Amino acid sequence: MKGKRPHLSITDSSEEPLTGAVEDYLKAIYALGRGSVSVATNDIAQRLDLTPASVSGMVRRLAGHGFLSYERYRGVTLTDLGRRAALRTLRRHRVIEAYLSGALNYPWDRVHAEAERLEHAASDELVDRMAAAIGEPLTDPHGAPIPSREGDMDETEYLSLAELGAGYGARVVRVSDEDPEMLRYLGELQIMPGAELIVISKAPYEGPIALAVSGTMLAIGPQLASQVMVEPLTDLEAPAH
Amino acid sequence: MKGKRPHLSITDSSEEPLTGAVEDYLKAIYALGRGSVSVATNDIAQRLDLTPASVSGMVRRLAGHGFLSYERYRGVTLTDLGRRAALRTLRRHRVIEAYLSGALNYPWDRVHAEAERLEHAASDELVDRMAAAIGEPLTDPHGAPIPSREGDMDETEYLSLAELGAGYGARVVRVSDEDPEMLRYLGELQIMPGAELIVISKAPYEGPIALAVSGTMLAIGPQLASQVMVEPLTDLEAPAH
DNA sequence: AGATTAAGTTAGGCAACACTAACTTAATCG
DNA sequence: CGATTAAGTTAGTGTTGCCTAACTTAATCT
Ligand SMILES: [Mn+2]
Ligand SMILES: [Mn+2]
Ligand SMILES: [Mn+2]
Ligand SMILES: [Mn+2]
Repeated sequence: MKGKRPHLSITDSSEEPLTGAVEDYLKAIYALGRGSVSVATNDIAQRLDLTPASVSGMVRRLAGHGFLSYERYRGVTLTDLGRRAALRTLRRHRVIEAYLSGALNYPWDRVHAEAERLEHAASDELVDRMAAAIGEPLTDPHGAPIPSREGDMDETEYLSLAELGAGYGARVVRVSDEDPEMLRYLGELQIMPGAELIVISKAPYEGPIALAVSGTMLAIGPQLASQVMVEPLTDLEAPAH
Repeated sequence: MKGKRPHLSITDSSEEPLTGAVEDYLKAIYALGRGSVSVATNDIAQRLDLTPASVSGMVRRLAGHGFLSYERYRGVTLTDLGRRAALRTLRRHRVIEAYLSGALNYPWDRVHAEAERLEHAASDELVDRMAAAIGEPLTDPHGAPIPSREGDMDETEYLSLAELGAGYGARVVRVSDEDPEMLRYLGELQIMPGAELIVISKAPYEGPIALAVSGTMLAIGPQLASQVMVEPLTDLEAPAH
């Protein structure tokens, strides 16, 4: 599913700026509901590390401002206005991540925390300059797609590495950001967007998954594997035996 | 006058982060009192575009946190703690300005507004990376000195162009930022840090000041000239006649 | 259906920051 | 010295955004 309103830029809204808290709420709701599904109070609270009571209050205010529709006890859905605001913040976040990584050599496990704050302070002009300076990238350092200025975003769903059968080859397209420790570990293993790998074997009962990553053999748990999104490689599709 | 505590970095304070409002107050008080002189409530209010009542309230809180000493009706003086916090924000601000200008080609009349927000969101690591990326500059794009990580800053006082006598040559060291319109005009005239000029004549009664700037003749008013800080050039010191 | 539980909401509070209106203090001037 | 004025403060209010404690609603299970 693609974004709407192809001719109305998400960066030219002449309204007063939103607060950082509001932007983070909208971003969280977008992430949880992929922009259209109804989202539960508790899930928002967990994602933002707030109490459900706080979310109840904020959600009422956001509905009042037209960012979402809200029926008590029934969860929350972004309106078009809310969706555009969420995508604008998401674009900022990911452009900033990509810039920090590409232009300032920022390690990929720390760009998220930095972008989480800068996304609320950077002007549209700055974000555009950053994007231009690194060649208008289509994804952030973790492989997440960057929404266009117009609010369109590639929402292709990928398979997780945990779902890939033994014998299959795949290219890593995206890993979950947010957990720096995990990112550092994945980095050590060379499991990052663009890397190609082959699933050698999968032990049963949630057992380790053996992989070949750029020539090296290694094994990871299924929990970690579920955080790695991959695209199967057609020319390696046949199980090795 | 130089900063103090040469061995205690201003960027390694492990305390909880200050709010943007607090950082802006401390920066304003530092700018108005050059870090040591007592500063008036009304002046802070004017500089931050707030009412004096708001400043009275905030100033009491800041004193409570040990950032300044305060006696009712008597103005305010930064403590060492407050001065260090101010210098840290000032360093961030100016490094960000220099980076935007040097690395992203940001026009010099807009870096100030952008830095005014980013200074509260950028981490120390980011500021350090920015400074390193552009070669650890000593001044921002307007010629203002950048405090060191340790909190030392060059506080040399310069002559303003309005005070320079006819016939003298000088190098521009610094211009006032904050007014984008003025900066754009000065830029057109090539009056910017590093530029060399000669005062051809000064009309009496606040009249126009005729200048030669890199070969071009032009005239500016004394009000504008007072915003341009210069360093007289010894080899052009003798009045032209 | 009735009881239990999970999810969500309300009530009441608090800290940060801003405002206006009204008052107080200090400085100045005749 | 006393009056005027400028500077500064207090009182009271509003918004944002968070919390805990207590309650209500909806979903589930026997
Ligand atoms: Mn954020
Ligand atoms: Mn990311
Ligand atoms: Mn600021
Ligand atoms: Mn500047």
